[in-house]
Amino acid sequence: MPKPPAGASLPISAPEGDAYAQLLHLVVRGDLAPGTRLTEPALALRLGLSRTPVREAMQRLQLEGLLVPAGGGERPRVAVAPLDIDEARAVYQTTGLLEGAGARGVSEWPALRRRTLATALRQADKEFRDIARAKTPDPALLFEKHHAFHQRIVDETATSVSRALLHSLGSRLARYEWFHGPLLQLAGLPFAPTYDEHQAIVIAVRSGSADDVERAIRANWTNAAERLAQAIMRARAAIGSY
Amino acid sequence: MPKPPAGASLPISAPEGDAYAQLLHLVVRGDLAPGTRLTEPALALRLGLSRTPVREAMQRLQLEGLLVPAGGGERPRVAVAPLDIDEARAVYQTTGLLEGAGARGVSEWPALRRRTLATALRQADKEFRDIARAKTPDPALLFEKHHAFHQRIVDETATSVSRALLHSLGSRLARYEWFHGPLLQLAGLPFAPTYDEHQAIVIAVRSGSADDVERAIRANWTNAAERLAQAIMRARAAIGSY
DNA sequence: GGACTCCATAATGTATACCTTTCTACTGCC
DNA sequence: GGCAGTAGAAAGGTATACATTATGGAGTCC
Repeated sequence: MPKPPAGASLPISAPEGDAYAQLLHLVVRGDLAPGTRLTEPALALRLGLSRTPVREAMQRLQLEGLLVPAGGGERPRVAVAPLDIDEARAVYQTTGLLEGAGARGVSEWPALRRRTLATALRQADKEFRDIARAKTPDPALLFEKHHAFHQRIVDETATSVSRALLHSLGSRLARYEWFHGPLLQLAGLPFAPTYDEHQAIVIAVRSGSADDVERAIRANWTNAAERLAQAIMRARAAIGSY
Repeated sequence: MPKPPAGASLPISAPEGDAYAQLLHLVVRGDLAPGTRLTEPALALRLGLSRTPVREAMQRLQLEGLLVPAGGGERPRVAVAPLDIDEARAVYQTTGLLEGAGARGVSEWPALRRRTLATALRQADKEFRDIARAKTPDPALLFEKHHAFHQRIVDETATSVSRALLHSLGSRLARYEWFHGPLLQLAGLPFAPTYDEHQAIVIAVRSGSADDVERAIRANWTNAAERLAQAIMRARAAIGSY
């Protein structure tokens, strides 16, 4: 029984009038730099809304960790959360933990259904590769196609409980993922390891071994975190500061 | 480096004027029955606040899964989420997953620090037993002491990322945990297995084996879910309906 | 008798007004 | 010239007013 697609709602688009989506978009894409102080009136003005919906969006993003309390005051002033390699590792690791644990469930599926999912994942990965192969891949498309691959797994295997957690984590994840592809390119690092790991996931899903599926997914996310960390280091060295 | 205690903030108390805490309290303790339709004006009246803070609390509790959209309409009406054994299993399972994964970190601690945590946990468990041993344990105290045991683990071992997720999950968990002790009593089931599993956790922490610690914690939560499910079944049979 | 439609009611989403608190900047004093 | 105290500005928390939309019921038509 495939769960409903659940409408990705990731910051590909930012519908005007949806304060949360717009603000998420601004933070994920870096239009609001880490450390930037945000005030409700200023943001309301910028988004063309009143304080009420903007305030709600800010509170939600604070729960999701994209905004953090700033300044020593009692009343919380808020700022865009800093980017932090250790936090990125924790986010990737935890994503792998949740996604992997849910995906163990494929071992109880009939082989046909596993085959169908494996095929869909292979197709999703192909679309990802097609974008990544380009000389200068469109960051938004790259992000979207990679996200689609994993989202497919989540949609089909996660419980509503872990899906909710993954969605919440997804905001932070998206923030790091947004820079992931471009940083790899900048650092001259290849996409090939990702292809291989995605293929391992596909094969494991088809085989139906719970341990293999979980291992493959967790490895993918753990390694992705290390690749990102490495890319950041190299880019730092190449550019000078970060 | 022990993380800051982070102030439990669980529904032991419900400070007047804090809409979120009050509403959480009402839902967790069952003062608002599952399925109850909630409207902002009515709740605002009941809590003695205006719609604004009440609305924010409702939105947060909806993200945490304690309130759910109700009615087919476009504009979401909201109701208290139903209690569901399968959801409970998922909540307990996921809690064990996150808490267990974080606690693996004790394997890299110096032995002294592990000893200190083990001692603190043993003490926390003792306080829990002291309450549970009573003829008719105070549900609030029972809840609080059990929560304190696990919270100690989380505070000392979880990353900020998983801590945030556990906190969000904690609302749903608290809702089932609130009935857990009383239901065991009602069903005539013993607390002894919990004592044993807590002791296993303490021993594993002291020993410092990452696998043992994770296994012990996950087993505790998985078994707790089964005990709760069993207690519900028996109570159903005893009382007639649920 | 049942189903459909229309209207009144009430709830949500948004905007704005008010109050309290905090930060800042200016001024005066040491 | 520097520091401290104070006054003004501005931001967050709350309350309320306004606009829009769904809901539920009553009445009518088939």
